[in-house]
Amino acid sequence: MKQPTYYITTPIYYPSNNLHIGNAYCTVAADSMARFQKLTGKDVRFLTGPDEHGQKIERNALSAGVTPQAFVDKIVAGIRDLWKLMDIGYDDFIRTTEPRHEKQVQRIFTRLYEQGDIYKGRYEGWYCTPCESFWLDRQLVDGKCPDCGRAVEQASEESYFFRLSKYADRLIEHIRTHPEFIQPVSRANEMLQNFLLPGLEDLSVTRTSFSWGIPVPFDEKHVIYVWIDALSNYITALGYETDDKTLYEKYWPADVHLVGKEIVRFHTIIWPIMLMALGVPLPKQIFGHGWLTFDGDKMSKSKGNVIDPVVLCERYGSDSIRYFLMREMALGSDGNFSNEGLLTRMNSDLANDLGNLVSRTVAMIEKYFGSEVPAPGAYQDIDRRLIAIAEALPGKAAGHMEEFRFSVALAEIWKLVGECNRYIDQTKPWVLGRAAVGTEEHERLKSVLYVLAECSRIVAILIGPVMPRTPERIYRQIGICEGELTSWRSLLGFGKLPAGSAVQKGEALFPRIDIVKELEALVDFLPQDKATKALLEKAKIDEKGAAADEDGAGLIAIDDFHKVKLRVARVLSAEKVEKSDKLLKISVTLGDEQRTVVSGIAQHYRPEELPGKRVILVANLKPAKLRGIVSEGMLLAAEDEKGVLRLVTVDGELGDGAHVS
RNA sequence: CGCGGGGUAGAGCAGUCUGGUAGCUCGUCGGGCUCAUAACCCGGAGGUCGUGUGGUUCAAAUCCCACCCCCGCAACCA
Repeated sequence: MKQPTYYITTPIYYPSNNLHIGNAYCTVAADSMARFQKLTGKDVRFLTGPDEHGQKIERNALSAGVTPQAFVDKIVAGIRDLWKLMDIGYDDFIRTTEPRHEKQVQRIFTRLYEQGDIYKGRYEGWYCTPCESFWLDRQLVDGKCPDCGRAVEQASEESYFFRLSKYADRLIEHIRTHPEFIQPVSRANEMLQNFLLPGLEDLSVTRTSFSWGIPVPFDEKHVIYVWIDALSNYITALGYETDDKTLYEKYWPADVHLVGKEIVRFHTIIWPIMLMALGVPLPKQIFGHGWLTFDGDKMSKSKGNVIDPVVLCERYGSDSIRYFLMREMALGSDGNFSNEGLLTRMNSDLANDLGNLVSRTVAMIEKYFGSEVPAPGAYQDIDRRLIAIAEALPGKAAGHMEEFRFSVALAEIWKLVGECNRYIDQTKPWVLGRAAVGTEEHERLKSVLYVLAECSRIVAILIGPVMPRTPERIYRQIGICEGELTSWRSLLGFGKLPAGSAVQKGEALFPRIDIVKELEALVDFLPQDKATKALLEKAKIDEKGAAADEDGAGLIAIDDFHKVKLRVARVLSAEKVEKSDKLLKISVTLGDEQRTVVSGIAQHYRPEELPGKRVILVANLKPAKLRGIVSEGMLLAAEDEKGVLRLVTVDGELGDGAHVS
């Protein structure tokens, strides 16, 4: 019988910068799926790589003073290192600058042109001269260039267009008759509603405004734009239309293209239409995964909250990071990444639950049976209950894995871990261990410890796709080697672990982490990490708070006071805020900067008596809008029981902006 | 009325398609155990499921309607 194949791809990432945890997330998911399919017997091909052309890279290279090729070479080397660090076991790594890709893309382009699906036309739009970029009406920000904010002018450039509309009906039909084609299904609705049903415009597929790309073979002033270049990688990597079609014939159509939700559109509209035009079968599925947010915010370089996967993997090991990424959020929807969440999972799931289970199991086998896995006796109800769970687990977990529900699969596996820990409590092996050899208790102990060791083996095999390194460490502890005993088939039927295996207690699988200390250390690595900082502040305040409570309620620590930045401000001018009885709009100077403050003192001060006064400003108060005016701070004032209010001022002369402490 | 996603216990989420006692993890409080990585096990507290004393229904987190708030997308940021 022919071995079934499984072809899975990630997007090809854009190497204009180093990759971040979001790219890693997608790739880990693809790798976990590839490993799972291999484990269950498929002939798997897993493709990833970078998309190296385009204007942005051309520019970044220019400003770095190197050639585009040298620029991407460097970043791509970093990507390969990262995947190595994260145990990404891809079978092929395609670069769009490789001849095997460029040559085929040119052939694809020529063919589409020759059969009339690509035609030459003009691209109308707004042109930003400094940026050398075309923009469409809807892309402009306030009528200005979205990149640089400068004025744009109407212009047109020659371009080749791809007739998307010609195939739209066929694609709509395909999506409707293949509900599994776009996953999650909500994305299919989005594509239909948003783009397909309103009607597709023909797509501009070449550029003349930059040259870092694959030239149009019959018109060298044009380069092929991202669509045809990048998307083709999924087939050029298989040797599509080359002399050696072995891989293509074996693996195409792809089982799944795993992509981020923002590029679902290109993969479910442009790519299938390209394939239809080429007469190539469509991939079976496009799976659009969600995004990792940080502290609820989208990660982006401008926000400075990008998480570097290298730092995390080096510090905690890639298995922990991979586990967290796959366990914490559902792949289809957005998920929140937080250092606290990561460390909590590592401690509770990995160290406390799994690591400790293996540790206590192995320790007891060492102690009571001279490090040899005992042969079980007759099972009792409590054993059979646990065994039933363990036997049902592989099927359950596999069902979830197949559907990319990694987090559910892992939760399911951890249920068995939890049951094992409970089983230990219920069977009390340490009590059984006090009985003499040959007694009934001693025989029970054999069964209990055997069941636990066997469950450890089962768990180790099942976590392998997500955590490729940990199984081996567990095998060593329970005294087995990779091979038949660690295969998927060995999960059928409980009790494959041979009695007599020599257990060996190694170091802790996952050492416990001091979360507060660790978060503190992480701040050094990720200085922008606001959430962590906030958490630390909170932890510190809690500690201080506890101390303060002993001395008397309501006291604050000096640190709390230091959070309020007070500065001396000189009033420049003041005016009444329209339609307001109490508010004055006051301009103050801090020496190095001016601020506008809206203050509720109009019933106590006339505007003309304020200029020249030196008052105290809360300088780091979050700005707030009052009556439509942004107030950038707060002036300190005191009020007595009669309601008389006076501003706090400084005793004597002092420079503008002086700090109060 | 541009499109999509979201609003469920202190935090992070599942449940919504296929209406029927509101669930998981962490945290918190109390208890147990001592094999184990101060880990593990048991129990408790904590939610008017964004709002509308809206509609449908015997029954609504779930279906329908209106509104509010948050996030993202709007032709290459995964």
